[in-house]
Amino acid sequence: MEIVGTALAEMTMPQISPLAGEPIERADAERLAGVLKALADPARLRLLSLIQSATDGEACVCDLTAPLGLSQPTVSHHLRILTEAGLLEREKRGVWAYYRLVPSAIATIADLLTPPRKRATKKAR
Amino acid sequence: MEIVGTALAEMTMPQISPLAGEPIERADAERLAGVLKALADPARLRLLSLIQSATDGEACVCDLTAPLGLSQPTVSHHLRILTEAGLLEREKRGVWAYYRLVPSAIATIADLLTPPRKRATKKAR
DNA sequence: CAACTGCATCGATTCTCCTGCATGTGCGCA
DNA sequence: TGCGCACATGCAGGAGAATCGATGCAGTTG
Repeated sequence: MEIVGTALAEMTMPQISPLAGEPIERADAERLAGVLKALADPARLRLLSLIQSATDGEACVCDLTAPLGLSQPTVSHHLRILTEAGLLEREKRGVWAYYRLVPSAIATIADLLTPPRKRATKKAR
Repeated sequence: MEIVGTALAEMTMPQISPLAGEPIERADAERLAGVLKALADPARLRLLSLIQSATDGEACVCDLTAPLGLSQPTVSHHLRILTEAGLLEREKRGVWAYYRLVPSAIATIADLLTPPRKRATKKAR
């Protein structure tokens, strides 16, 4: 799953939602599935949660290995996946790499998954 | 991933969100990841989209194989996963099995992923 | 009852992904 | 300049998942 990258941005614009009116295209489904796949892992969900709840909303790898109970390479690997999916951003300061949430990223996914509230987009029957 | 089942309901009550204040527990992360994993597949996203846009909001397997380009056993398999995750419900009428969206299911996931809007649950710094 | 249809399940194959160990890279410090 | 630390990457093993063909099962129809 390397197709991701700017996948979030591409989906945001035309507001491709699996719950809108028309069935989504295969390509859109794969893009959205790619981002969701980055989310669909216990370790990565906990990483997001840990980073979000950390002081200043950022954390470096060394702060995250212990609470997760995973090795440092594994944590780096998960952070990489989250970053490539557009959910995290990385900033290197000195020897440390600080990760923080991309504010609107997860909200965008949540919007895509939110059913249209009485928006009469239903297919005519 | 068979732990799912009523996973959605269990998460709904205490409003376990990876974006709330405290870091989420391992068990909660696994439950949420389980449901997200059911969503994180192009074929299943398209299934949800097809069913939602179908007449009366329901569809049987034979209506779904062709648009997806997958074999009937594969489609049944995906529908099973979505149903076990609590995203679809199945009703058998005659020879056909009709699937429809569980109304609040995806909305619940969207809520869990929606960051708290200025809810001051942030950890004191 | 027999044949058919729609769907679920089984078994097997292939592919992806999670994880850790070993190693490489860049930065800071003595 | 050489050493150490924080992190990333490469490699490999093992588990899980996607897919399909073959088969089983229930309801319908002749």
